[in-house]
Amino acid sequence: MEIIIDIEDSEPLFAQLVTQIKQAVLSGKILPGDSLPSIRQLAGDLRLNNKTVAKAYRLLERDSVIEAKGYRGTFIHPQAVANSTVDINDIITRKLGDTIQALRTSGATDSEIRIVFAELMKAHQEQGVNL
Amino acid sequence: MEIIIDIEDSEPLFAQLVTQIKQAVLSGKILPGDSLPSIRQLAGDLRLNNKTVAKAYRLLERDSVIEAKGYRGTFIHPQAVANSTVDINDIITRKLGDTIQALRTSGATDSEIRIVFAELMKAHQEQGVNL
DNA sequence: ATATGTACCATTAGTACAAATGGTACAACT
DNA sequence: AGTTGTACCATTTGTACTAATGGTACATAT
Repeated sequence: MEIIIDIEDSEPLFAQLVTQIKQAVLSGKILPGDSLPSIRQLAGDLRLNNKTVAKAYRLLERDSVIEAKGYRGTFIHPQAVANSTVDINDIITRKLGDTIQALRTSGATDSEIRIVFAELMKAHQEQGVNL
Repeated sequence: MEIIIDIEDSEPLFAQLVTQIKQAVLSGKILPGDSLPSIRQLAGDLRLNNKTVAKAYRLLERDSVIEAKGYRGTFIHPQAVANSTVDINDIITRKLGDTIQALRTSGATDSEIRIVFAELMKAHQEQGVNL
């Protein structure tokens, strides 16, 4: 498995990692059950900070593409292939886009939408929910 | 009609104007058909910039609380009373809140939602839609 | 001439967030 | 002792937005 990180790319480093690992799963270069390098090792190989790799792993586990098993290491999830095709960003773009379009049609300005959005996100965060 | 602007208030100046004019309509202090001071005059009286008052008038006209008739001046809209109770922010909060809640339930992180939201708003703006 | 709403040009200050970095520490296990 | 994922403490850089300000200009009317 070969991962190439381009620090000049506008795509964030952690996102490049996520994309390439999903691609490797879809193309069969890595199979369900295979083990992945540890966060620290991969960060060292790619010359990235541990936190950057940890963030990518965290998102991949949220999508059930990988499984973190603590001290035993991290492995490709049994349903990784199917889950690699599901892009949460597509879902967000579709649902959120529909809602925004409806609000604009109702006469709401972009500025008003932005302000309410910020309030909604802030209110949630103050109740102790974070990533 | 008496308008008091508090520059120490955290509520934006243009929003204070909008709120107070709607309140005056609801309480019957100003009636449909009444004329409003011109943008320049009101800005002078309240010691605000013309643009700030113009912004408030623009939003009030969007909500059909007032009617701008060009060189003839600005007047209270015939349906102003009913339209003063409709708060576009409530509509936005409800619809947008529902969508965000659904996305969070789907596993989306707040950060991901924020990024997609910014992209959607930016894409729209680049097509020449502004307020 | 004067007044109206409106539409551009622009700047300033403040706020908020993403992304990435660095360091320290923990429990659980070999 | 050493490794695993994870969870905190923190900072820096860049971006992007709001709100408000100032000035200029326009067509349309009295």
